[in-house]
Amino acid sequence: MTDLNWTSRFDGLAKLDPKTRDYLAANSKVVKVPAKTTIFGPGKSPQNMLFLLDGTVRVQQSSDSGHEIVLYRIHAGESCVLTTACLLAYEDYSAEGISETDVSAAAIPRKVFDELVATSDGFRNFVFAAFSKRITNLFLMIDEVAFQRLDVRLAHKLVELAAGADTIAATHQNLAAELGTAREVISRQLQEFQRRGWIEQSRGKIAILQRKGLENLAQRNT
Amino acid sequence: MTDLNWTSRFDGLAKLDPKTRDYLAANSKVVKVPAKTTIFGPGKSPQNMLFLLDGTVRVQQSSDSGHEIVLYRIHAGESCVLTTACLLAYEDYSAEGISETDVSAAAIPRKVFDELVATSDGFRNFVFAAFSKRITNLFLMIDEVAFQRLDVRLAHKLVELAAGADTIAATHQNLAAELGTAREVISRQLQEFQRRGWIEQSRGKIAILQRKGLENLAQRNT
DNA sequence: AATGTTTTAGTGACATTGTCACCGAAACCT
DNA sequence: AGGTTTCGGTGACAATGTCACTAAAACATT
Repeated sequence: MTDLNWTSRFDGLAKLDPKTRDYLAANSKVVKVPAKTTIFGPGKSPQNMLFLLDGTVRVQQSSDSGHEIVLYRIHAGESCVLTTACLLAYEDYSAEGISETDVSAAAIPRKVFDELVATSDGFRNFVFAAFSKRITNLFLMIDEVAFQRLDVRLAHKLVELAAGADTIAATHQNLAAELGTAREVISRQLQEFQRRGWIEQSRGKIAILQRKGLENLAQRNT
Repeated sequence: MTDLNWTSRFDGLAKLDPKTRDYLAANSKVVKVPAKTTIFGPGKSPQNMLFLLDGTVRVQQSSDSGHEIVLYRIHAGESCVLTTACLLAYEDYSAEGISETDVSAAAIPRKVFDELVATSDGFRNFVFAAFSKRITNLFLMIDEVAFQRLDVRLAHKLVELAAGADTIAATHQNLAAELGTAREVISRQLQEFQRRGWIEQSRGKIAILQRKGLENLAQRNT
């Protein structure tokens, strides 16, 4: 059965010895969450560590002043370090996690998590690697927010959100929250991109006409 | 001997059972590093996990474009999650750690670290709490960089750097790197602070005349 | 279909912050 | 004393953020 349990979908877990994987599968529960649900957030800490099987979760921060910024996304095949951190927990987070699509995830109770970290080298490495990766990522994000030009960041984000498709469903306000800026700024930049023939806008939707144009701009780091 | 070994200086470690603490003390080595040494950085990963006994370490990021920003500081009594992460390691970091003062630290080899994480609940909690705290902190920093006004951030930083004293030894360039902005911007803000009678400037040094003024500004978050 | 409401986007004026190209003063070094 | 480096000041301008307001599109209701 080992090859069929959910652990096979995680790069870092598939390498574990079969006994550990079976234990993990036996002591976890697959939960399903509809889209647009707040999975964790200020005052709502999760009771389990989550491994995402399907869908994506957006982790964002909303400050008191009404400003929003998307910190990162968790995709299928990744674990949520923040739920881990909450479990073990230092303090409340200002960030919240929201399902962007219908989501299914394997939930591991704290006790099982503790046991595995203690007994399985592979599992421990998986957990630390996830933390490590997240921190690296946040470092890069700080650099980007502090130093990258907005047109470059927006071009990058458009290519990323498109994910190969040729249209993006997002309002200017949505994009502003992705980058931590103001709607007006996004509107102006998108107009410029449109003027250059890279995109075409319609309400709540952006069509990509020349991906190359966006990609070239996104690759700049001056 | 337990009460005299270095673990007593760490809140999270002092609670461990004596056996674990003795083991930790017996299998670690106290290292000393002079000020202004790069402890870790791109291409220089540490071989041990570090617990800081004395001094402070500044962790900063230098992008290719010549921009710098200070991410955080590690003080005596704290562990360095980044060395931990390097050990267990996901990838190379773009950040570097530099001793600001002469530093002494307890170095724990990877093998001992692994053993303790596996066998000691308390040690494991300590490690995860450190990761967790760091991530929370980075979230706040992203929010600050993205949304806080620069005068507020600078006032806050001045109060922080003063640490109760009435003068700060720092060039405008240093302060710019703290906040991830440009020297000219700092110069202008400091002039404004001086005009208001809050500080007095001299080359490489800032005297705080009215801490209250700075504190009031720093507490704003609109 | 006509009407009112909400959401989304566009606009101009202005404030703040970042960038560039300079300059001059202070500290440092023989 | 003279040369060099570091530090800080300045003005012009560009990029981004904020505010107040408008208009169009989508939606809901009758």
